Amino acid sequence: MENQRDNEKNLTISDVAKALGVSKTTVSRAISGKGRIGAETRERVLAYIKEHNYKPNALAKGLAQLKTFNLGVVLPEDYTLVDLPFFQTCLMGISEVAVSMDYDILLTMGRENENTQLMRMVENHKVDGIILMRTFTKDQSVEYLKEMGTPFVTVGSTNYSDVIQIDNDHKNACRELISILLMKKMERIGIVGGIESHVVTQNRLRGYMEAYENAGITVDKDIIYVNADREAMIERAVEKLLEAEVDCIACLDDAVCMQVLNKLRQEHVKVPEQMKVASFYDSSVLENHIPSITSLSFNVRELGMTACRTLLDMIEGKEVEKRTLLGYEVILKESTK
Amino acid sequence: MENQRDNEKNLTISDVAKALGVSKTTVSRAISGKGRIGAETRERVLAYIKEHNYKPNALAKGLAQLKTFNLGVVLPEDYTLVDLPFFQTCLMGISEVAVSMDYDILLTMGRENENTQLMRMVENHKVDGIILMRTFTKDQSVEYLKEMGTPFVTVGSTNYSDVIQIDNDHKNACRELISILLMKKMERIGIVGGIESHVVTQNRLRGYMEAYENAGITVDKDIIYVNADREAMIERAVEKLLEAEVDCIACLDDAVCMQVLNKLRQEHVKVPEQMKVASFYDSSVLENHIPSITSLSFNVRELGMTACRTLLDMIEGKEVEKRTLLGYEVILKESTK
DNA sequence: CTGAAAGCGCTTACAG
DNA sequence: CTGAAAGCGCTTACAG
Repeated sequence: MENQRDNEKNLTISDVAKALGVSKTTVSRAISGKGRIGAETRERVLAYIKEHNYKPNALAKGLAQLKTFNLGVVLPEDYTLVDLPFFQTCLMGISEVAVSMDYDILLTMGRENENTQLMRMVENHKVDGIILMRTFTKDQSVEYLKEMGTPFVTVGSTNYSDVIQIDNDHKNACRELISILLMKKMERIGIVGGIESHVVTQNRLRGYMEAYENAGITVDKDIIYVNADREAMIERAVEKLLEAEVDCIACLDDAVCMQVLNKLRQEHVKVPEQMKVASFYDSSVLENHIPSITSLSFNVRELGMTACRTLLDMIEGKEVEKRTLLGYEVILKESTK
Repeated sequence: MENQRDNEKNLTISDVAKALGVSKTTVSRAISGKGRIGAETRERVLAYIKEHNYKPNALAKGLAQLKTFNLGVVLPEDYTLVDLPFFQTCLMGISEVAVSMDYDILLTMGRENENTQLMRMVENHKVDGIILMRTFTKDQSVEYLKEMGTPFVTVGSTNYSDVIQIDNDHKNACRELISILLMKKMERIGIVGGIESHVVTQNRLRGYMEAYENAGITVDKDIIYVNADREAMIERAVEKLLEAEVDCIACLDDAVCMQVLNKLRQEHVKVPEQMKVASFYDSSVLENHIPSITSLSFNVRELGMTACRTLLDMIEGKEVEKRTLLGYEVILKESTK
């Protein structure tokens, strides 16, 4: 036990150098692969460190290179249940790429207009770059990071200029979904949910508008209920939409969709016979719903991976795309039959 | 812009010392509060670093003290939707305490019998301690950390000796819930869900058994369906329980409970009129269910905070409790009326 | 109360 | 191809 500790925990590059009768420089080079070094010498070093399970101290390495090999991820701390799978899956994608490049994920929580944890992380020099998992129309975190010159990317779109962003193509996804519904003769498609200050909401609505425009149909703004995020507000919106005799209710996300479906059941309105329903986002919540719900599908893991890859490229000083849009699928199910 | 960078980003302790005409030692002492230093000198240093927004480099500080000021958190990467709020909330508790002590959270994913990310994190010296968010009866991560001598705590109980664990008191919570149901004349309480190899499942079942024992009623093992975690298995279990004419179905967790409720609805069995239902865990999923579901309630944020506080105490070499059990509440609702 | 110096464990010009 | 030395930005005995 003691023995093991001595062997495994306290081994430094100096120990290895001494044991092998070479310099620290040589050991360092053998490990990093940088700089000229004889093949035989390298083999000898690598064999030794493998046998004795030597692992470089990331802290010291970091200090010497003025890098931390940490990536900060800012997670919303006020997200709702149905958003969780998104963050979970995205985080897995991020983590996978990070680990493959020997980086780690430093996790931080943040709320709208509150970025003390982010500032702490940046100012303490604990990370080499940041992934913002959510952005707002006016976003303190984005402004702060721009001012500091810290490399960062956002998951999801933002209207700020010069911000590297990775997103699903929500606008076109919504446009395509709505276009299909319009083609199916649902001319009056009501909208419920979403928060107007979220850029994603704006993009979704833009897609909705474009679909109507392409179809040559005028949008009835009175059947759009954005900013309905509380249960009572959603119920009220559904009542109004029933009165307005819409053909279909499109929900901005699955949380809203669940509540819309509950309300419809309470009102004894049958889906899809008396009312069609669709969701602009697809999570496992609605996977097994009866009837199954028409929705959009995105590869969220890929989104996380791309975000992380892009950030790592930035950190290494490579040129990156200002905006990367990932694909989507429209999943037609029973709720719009 | 350039100016700002120079001022804010590259400022080191030497710069501060030079500007003030004192030694680095003095600056360091003023900041850390350790060692003797004149009140006036300290004020002068603090005023200067505040004005010029100097922030110590955590990497350098860490290297000098051989600490990282990072805590590793191992999150299951295969958790189901309903478990997510638990991890989210617990993580918030952990994060809150960590930040208050100037530590950060290094996030890592792990599966049963797979701890490569954990090993990487430990061997690269990236963390000062570890929080395991889930443990198994036979747990590679626990064994590895014990062998390495790395400070760690587990959220949730484990059967391993000498492991510091923080948990909700699932056994007594279940015992109390079942006892109440038994008192309400539900003598045949079926069980569905859970994975036998999870220690929490064992504790819950123990509570169930104790309640029966205390009531002087013999347990019918044929109405216990553990390891039913797939939908098909749960449905089958519910069918069997209906045949066995149980009074109540107790679900090991909310994921299972949702599916049990769905199945009962399909079978046109009314809750609570024809069948009572209870859940051994309480998440927001069932909060708005109709009828509302009797369940247990735990303070998960407090759980995370306690786990983190305990780990930090260990890192600082303080004595800690081997096992900390946090309270619970039994929430009686309509489903057992 | 204050400072010079050594040290934490790496990397990397520079010289040979 | 290899090594001595300086340096990354802190902390901390030790001496005064």
